[in-house]
This record gives sequence, C-alpha cells and structure tokens, in this order.
Amino acid sequence: MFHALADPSRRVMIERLTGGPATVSELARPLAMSMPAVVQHLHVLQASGLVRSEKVGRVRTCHLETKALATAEKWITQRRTSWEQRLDRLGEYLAENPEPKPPRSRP
Amino acid sequence: MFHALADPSRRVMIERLTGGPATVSELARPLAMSMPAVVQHLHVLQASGLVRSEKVGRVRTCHLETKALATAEKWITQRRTSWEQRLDRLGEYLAENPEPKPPRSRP
DNA sequence: CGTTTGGTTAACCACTTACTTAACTATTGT
DNA sequence: ACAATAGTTAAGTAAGTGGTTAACCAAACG
Repeated sequence: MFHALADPSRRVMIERLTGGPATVSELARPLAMSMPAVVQHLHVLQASGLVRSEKVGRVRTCHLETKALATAEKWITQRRTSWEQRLDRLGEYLAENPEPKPPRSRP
Repeated sequence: MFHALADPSRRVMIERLTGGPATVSELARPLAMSMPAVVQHLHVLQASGLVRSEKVGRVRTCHLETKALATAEKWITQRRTSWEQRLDRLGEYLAENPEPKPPRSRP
C-alpha cells in the first residue's frame, strides 16, 4: 500500500480522484503516458485497496477508498506520536538532570 | 519518502526506532539479512529524511525524524478528508433527490 | 451495417531494487 | 601490539518496476 503511494504518477491519479470519481481516460489525460501504462498503475492502486472501480458499458469509473487511506494514516500516526512522547519525556529528564558526564577509558 | 516506507524491512527498522534510538547492528539483529543490506536500507531511510544518525567512535546511532513522518501523514489526511467530505455531500444530495434515472439511447 | 471510442491483454525492454560476498577501515578491549 | 568489534565500500546478480508497441474486444454512434 505504501508501495502504491510511492509512485508520482499514481499519486497524481489519487489526487485526481480526491476531486471525485473519474474514468480511466480522465485519469490518463494529464499523465504523458500510454493508456496501458495507466491501466497498470490502476491495477496497483486497486491491489493496494486504495481505489475501486466499476465498469458500466465500456467505461470504467474509479473512486477512492478512504478506509485504506485511513489505515496508512493510522500506521504513521502511531509511530510518530509514540516517538514524540519519548522525546518529550527525554526533554523533561534532561531539564532536571544537568549532564552527569561518565568517564572515558582512553581519550 | 513513501518509497522508503514501502519496504517491510525498512518498516521494521522504523518500528524499532519508535522505541528509541538504536545502533546499526541493533537494527540489523531481527532482520535475517547481511549488515551491508541493512546499511543500504538505512541510506534509503536517511535520504527520505525519515531517519537521522550520528557516528560517535565506531558506532552509529540512528533515530526517527518525526517531522518527515508528519509530512507524509499530512498528505494522506488531506486527501482522505477531502474525499470523505465529498461523500458526505453526496449522501445529503441523494437523501433529498430520489434517483431521477436519465434515459438511455439504445438498451 | 461499419467505424469510432474506451479499455484490455500480451510480449518485450531499460532501469532500479534488494540482496549477496569479499575486502577494507577505524575504534576498542586485552 | 594484537585481536575482536562495528561499520563501510565495491562489485555482482536475480527479480521487480515502469514504460513501450501491437493486436484485440465490446459498446456506442451514424
């Protein structure tokens, strides 16, 4: 899933879908690459669960899947906040204890 | 940066760093791969800005850079929430208008 | 009917990625 | 001084990624 977000073209597609559903050719338009390439990117996005699509007639319409995005977000938040809390505790500790400086074996 | 998060081994390293700073060999221990491989992953993590490290004597100590994580998180949140708002508005609209069903040219 | 139009599949290619081993450097413990 | 430790560099490789073109299929249009 992070792999899906790792490619610039795919992020452009995601940003496009942020503004509402889009067909495959609409996703392709701003992308300076052939249609098959876009379809491959779309496969990656779908495999990651970030995007879903339904085909009606001959046009496939794609839309974002917010749940998946929320999952990625959650993972990041957890790591970030738990580390920030550690930093805070360290800050408090250093504010109280002014550097004991342990001796070195051979300078 | 999403590319840095896209690899499982690198995510393990990040999770390890969540629990506080670590040396290169500490990061390597749970990883079933050679040291050079770990160093390469570390390079990627540093290039992405997610991790920083200082070498004192012969041991390099690595720690998380929360700012970078916050950036990724922000990107995701923006996309997710703006799409969720769209969904909400669509929900309201559909609740008021009970499906007009436009005619098809030839069924 | 035949022809666009929108999308899909397949086969291929250049480049990158994620490893490996081997050789090396610099610090630290005895 | 010597050996062990911690990490680094270099070079090679197998597999994966991102793109191409060409051929193809089915729905919509005239």
